[in-house]
Amino acid sequence: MTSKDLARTLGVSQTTVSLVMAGKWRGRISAKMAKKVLDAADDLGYRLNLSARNLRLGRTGTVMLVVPSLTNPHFADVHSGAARVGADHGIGVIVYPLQGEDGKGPFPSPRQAIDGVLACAVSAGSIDVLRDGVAMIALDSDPDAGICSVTMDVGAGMRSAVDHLVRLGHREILHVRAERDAWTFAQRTEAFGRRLGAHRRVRGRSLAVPFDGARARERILARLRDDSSVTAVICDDDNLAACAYSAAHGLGLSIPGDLSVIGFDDLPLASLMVPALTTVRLPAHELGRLGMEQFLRNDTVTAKTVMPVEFVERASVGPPRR
Amino acid sequence: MTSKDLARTLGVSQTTVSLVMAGKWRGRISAKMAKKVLDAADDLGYRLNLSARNLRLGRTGTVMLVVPSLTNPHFADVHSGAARVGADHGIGVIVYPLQGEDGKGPFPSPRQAIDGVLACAVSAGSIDVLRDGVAMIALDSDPDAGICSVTMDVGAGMRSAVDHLVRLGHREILHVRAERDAWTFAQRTEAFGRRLGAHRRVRGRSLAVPFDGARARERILARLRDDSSVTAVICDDDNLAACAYSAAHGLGLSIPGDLSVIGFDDLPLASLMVPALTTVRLPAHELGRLGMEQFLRNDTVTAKTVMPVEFVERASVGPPRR
DNA sequence: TTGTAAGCGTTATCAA
DNA sequence: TTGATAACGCTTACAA
Repeated sequence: MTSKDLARTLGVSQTTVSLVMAGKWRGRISAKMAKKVLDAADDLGYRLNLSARNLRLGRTGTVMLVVPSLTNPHFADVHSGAARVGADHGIGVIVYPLQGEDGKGPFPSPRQAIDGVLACAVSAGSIDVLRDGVAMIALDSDPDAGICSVTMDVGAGMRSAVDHLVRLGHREILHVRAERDAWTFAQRTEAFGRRLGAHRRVRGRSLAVPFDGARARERILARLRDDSSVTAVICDDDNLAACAYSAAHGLGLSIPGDLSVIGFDDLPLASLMVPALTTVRLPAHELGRLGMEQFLRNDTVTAKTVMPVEFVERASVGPPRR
Repeated sequence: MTSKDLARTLGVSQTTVSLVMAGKWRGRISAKMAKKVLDAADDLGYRLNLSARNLRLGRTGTVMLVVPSLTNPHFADVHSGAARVGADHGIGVIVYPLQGEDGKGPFPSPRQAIDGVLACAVSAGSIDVLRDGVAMIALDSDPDAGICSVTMDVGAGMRSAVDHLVRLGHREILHVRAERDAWTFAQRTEAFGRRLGAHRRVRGRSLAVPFDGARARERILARLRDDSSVTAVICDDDNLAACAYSAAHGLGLSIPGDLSVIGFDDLPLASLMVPALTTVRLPAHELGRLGMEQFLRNDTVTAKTVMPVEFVERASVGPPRR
């Protein structure tokens, strides 16, 4: 059932149908006629063909939020922020995860007609792949990739975390870093190294772990067992912090008595953990919001926005015991 | 830059360009010509217009997975399963969350051209709204809505959980149920009530909580404090179980000594919790897989598939102490 | 207030 | 091996 069919059935023109269906008939079509069309459409189950409309209009009213995976509530917040703003401008946001739950590599890109891409926390390589043709905003990704970007000051977050631990007397700090090629994690690593260099008598070490709960826990456990001098860990995200909790428990270490733990993100999970997790809150919702606003602004200049992060103190950090 | 422009620039016909771009030139276009076209396309930054292609082809090669929210890793698995199968058939899967992180209600549906909808764990009302025109498969939703469905036997899962607790001697069991209008949760509630009726001298009670970590924790804590006879809780999902852990900790109750806890889903989180969570594993990946297969099968008959669930015993359940 | 007709960029049919 | 041409279903000047 097309608009042409509908028009013919009713004995009116396609224009009338189109105008009514698009809701712009006021002052152009009589109310009576409009109702007739609406009723008939409903009756006959007429559905607008979006491909046709999009082709005609030259836009789709949809942007795609590309995320590394769906497993992290962090991205739910980013979507929420972007969708909220988009909704006010008639733009829908769909989500496309670059890889599946099992990390088995990217699915092929959907044959999707979209107006733009918001790429969140993806690697530089992925940015290049995604960026052909459509407008693209990089979120929490390399701001030097030559495209418009919105980032969070994760480096500052890491510095806060390190300083906080050092202030409490920690001298042996482990950075549990995500084994994933993305700017946002590289930033944490770099900031960690740099900041430790600034503190005398503080030793930092680093452990790369996969984004897989069980395996991450295992690696952290092995490391903490082998290197018992560590008194604090900073994890690249709250999920990894949960793994650290589990590993500590497996070794009979109490938190924060034997081990202080700091995460990144401030997921809902963080305040539920026992003890509640000290973490670097990343403004995910705002990230999505600003990203969408940037897209709507349609800047040809490559604006770079950096958002502050917040160090949230809870109960998982204390002075070192040993 | 359209295919027409590209053709004119090269002095060839649109057909040639189209054939080459679609990769079906073998045996029809000379290799030399094909290369020329490919190079020029790359050079001039030619991009296929998907709206046009979709209009012409009458399909988009994309299905939309509708989920209640993005906050639950469970849905990541569903997507993963669907996308894996879709990929083998040239179908991409995009994700559309019905509501934002804050639960502030649905965003307007994206103006999206899609071939079908896989609706996961949505309410009956949403099914009706989504199901106009496009092919639709209901996942973990009411199988009696008159459309093709794939469900998991959550009722059996609930029965396993109840039986397990009763067998250990529990007589006062609390069902912490999700305050969300969805078939999957209604099933749990119904099975809980029915199964408790089958056991003599066992008392069940029910507590509805929102899908919001902090508020859920609060409500559970209040309930456990006011009703100290409860020795076990069954939570509608693992996240709620985490809330129960936190609430128990707040009251100084040990798990499983003072309180046994059972969840649903078997999220990665479950085995990381301390103690590791006993839970009803829902085969999310399989759900997505079967859903997509059902879509590809394009049955006009409304097939109904029910998948078994698995009760996973870990460390959060023990005999009641008091 | 309603109708006519052109055109969006692609693919498929058929002819050369 | 390549090219001309007709749809696909919709929106919107412009004409009536």
